[in-house]
Amino acid sequence: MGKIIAKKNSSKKDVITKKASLLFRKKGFRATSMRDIAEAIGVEAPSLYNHIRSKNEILKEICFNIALQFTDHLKLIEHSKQSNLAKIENIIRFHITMMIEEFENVYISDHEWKHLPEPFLTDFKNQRRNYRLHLSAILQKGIDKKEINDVDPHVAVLTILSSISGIEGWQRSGKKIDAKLLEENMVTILINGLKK
Amino acid sequence: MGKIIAKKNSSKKDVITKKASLLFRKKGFRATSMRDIAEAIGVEAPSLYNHIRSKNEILKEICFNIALQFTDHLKLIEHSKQSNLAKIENIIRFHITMMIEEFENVYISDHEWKHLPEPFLTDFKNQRRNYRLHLSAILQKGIDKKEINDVDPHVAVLTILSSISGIEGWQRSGKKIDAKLLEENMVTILINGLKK
DNA sequence: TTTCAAAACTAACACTTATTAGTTTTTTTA
DNA sequence: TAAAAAAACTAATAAGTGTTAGTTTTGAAA
Repeated sequence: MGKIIAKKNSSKKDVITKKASLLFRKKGFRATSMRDIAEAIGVEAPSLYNHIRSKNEILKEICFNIALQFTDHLKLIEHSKQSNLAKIENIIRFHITMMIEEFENVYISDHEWKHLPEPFLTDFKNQRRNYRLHLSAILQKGIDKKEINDVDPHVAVLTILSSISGIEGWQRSGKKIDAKLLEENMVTILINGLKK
Repeated sequence: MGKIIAKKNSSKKDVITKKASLLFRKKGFRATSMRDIAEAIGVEAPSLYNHIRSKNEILKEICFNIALQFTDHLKLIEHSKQSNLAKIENIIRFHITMMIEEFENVYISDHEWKHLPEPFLTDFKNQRRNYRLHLSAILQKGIDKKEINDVDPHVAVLTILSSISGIEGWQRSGKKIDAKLLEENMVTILINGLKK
């Protein structure tokens, strides 16, 4: 029928993961079949198994790869010397950038992680909780030092993260909003909302 | 095996819808089978069809019922005499209240609408776009009257709506945050972020 | 207590699912 | 060009899907 064509510096597995990523985002993980993915690539479904271990594995790798990028960045920021408010702004900007540059994968990591099989589901949820706790801690320090408005840091973290992860809407909404404008506006609203 | 027990002032259909709602939220629409719903109620799957027309119908009714509640409230606010900022605050509070009081249904309407069959999918998306356009218009008027900070209203709407719909995280996160505290903190962050 | 409709049941259908086995084709290596 | 490895194919499996048909049970009205 056909075959998988990989570009330079990318394996055939990458091609599959990328196409799967697109479909998982558009239709959802459970609503996307291996046949869907295969057809989109131009190949029969069983052929995919020469390159990947399972459908679940694709999801797992997408979610954990994204999680790693966020925790790596967080560690970098935590060890830097800036005000706590600046750290938060930095993290917000990173989230927005990731949302724009790795849209499909971030979206899946945000919306489809439920379908991870154990023990990965538990692992993922722990990483997520941990990430939020670290963010809360930065906010709390900022509040203590009167840099940041006295709000519940837990609520603030939820507000920040979910407002950013909701940028999904912008892709769909016809007139694509300019990335830089999006970033500056969101930072304005969120940082203004937080700072004293 | 068993039977569906309806409380006063609620039909057996309501019992099915409510249980389905819980499962759709927890596992996702596609990952929830009619047998799952039936088992949770204590009945065989085909018995459900004495009360509902299809699985899709359940989803449809959940989504459109929630959409109606939001558009009804919006109309009310639009015809009221308050500043545009006050209108926005009012709408934010309504969204938070809905999120708390109709959690499962709002969550599904936010996250599972993709799986609506046509022509409902198109209808739903149109309603959604329309709702956001009306919100944008209120924001724009507020900006013109210098009540509201000069941000892109489209971005502001996305930020507001997605930050609220992300409250989902709070239920899961062990220590349930007090509803009133949640509302006041979110309003503080968002309204502070918007106002001049 | 008989009647009748509502609501449960079992059995089954037609389809889709992820994945495996075994085979053939294609590409790379020697 | 011959041999080996990679990657495609077809066929099939076992499990799960929403839903229908036909039948029995249940509960209320007569």
